[in-house]
Amino acid sequence: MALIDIAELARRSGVPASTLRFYEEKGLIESLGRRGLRRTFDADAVERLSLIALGRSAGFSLDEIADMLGDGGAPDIDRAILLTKAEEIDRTIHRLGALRDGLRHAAACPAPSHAQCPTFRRLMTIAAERTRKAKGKG
Amino acid sequence: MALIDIAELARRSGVPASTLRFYEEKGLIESLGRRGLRRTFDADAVERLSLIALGRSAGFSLDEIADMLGDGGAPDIDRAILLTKAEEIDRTIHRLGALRDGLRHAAACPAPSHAQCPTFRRLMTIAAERTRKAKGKG
DNA sequence: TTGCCACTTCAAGTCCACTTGAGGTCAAGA
DNA sequence: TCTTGACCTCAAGTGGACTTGAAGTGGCAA
Repeated sequence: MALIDIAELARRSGVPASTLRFYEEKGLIESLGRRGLRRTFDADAVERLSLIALGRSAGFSLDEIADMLGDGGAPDIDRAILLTKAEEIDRTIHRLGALRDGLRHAAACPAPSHAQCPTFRRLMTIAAERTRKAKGKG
Repeated sequence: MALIDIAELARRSGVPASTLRFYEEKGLIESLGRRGLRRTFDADAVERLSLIALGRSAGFSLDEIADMLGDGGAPDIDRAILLTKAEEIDRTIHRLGALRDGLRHAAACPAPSHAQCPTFRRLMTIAAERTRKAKGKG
């Protein structure tokens, strides 16, 4: 198990040290200890950070990502939560698919008004679906 | 050209009136006039709001969307940018698929450590594939 | 032993996208 | 005429995700 310090993790992951500290505070990543003052991390944290970035780019909040990834490496958390997240991701995938197709259509179609195009409108409607819009509590 | 007031637009679009005012201030939508105090909008504004939602879910900022949508109702976006964005979304979809499958696997697999599970590892590796992510300027 | 300096903590600041609150106004109905 | 109520303006507040700043600390080279 390779140990790396925060600077090295920042370098490898591209995530600023300040963000790594912030993520640790939020419980998204975990440092294994200190060497002097400095946090040390498992080199695998790089992978976890990629997952976090992925979740972010999919529109999940840090709290949601924390739920999905679980504490440490063992997701013994309620399997129902995992399945719920999987469902949400599935809907996101669907929405993103429509979005991607909509963008491609907009790029390809020379028509002055996409708003009139049934294909584009249908895709837009799917893409704009308000999936997990509830902010307060689910 | 059907005119509707802000309450009606809010109802049809699902976007709160406060947000509609905010969007108007930002130049994202335009009201055609007033009836008394009340803003009136073209009913087509609903479409435009869908486009705005579309852009938001694609990760564009409101300022970027304002630039893209211009004054008309149809997107006036650099096609190359659209295609690039579509590609990016496509990769995200691919990775999200792996993440979703990974979560489902984690929910189903009784193994004590998913980190050791080849299936899980393979999925997470796909999910964690990094996309070069520049922030700030596009 | 000293000095450097990247790290540390903690609080406050920033940016974005809204939302809320206070006080005001218009059109219509009692 | 007066009241009502949904809208109005403008300013300040909120929440998420970080970032920055000030002051402190420990390992390492000289």
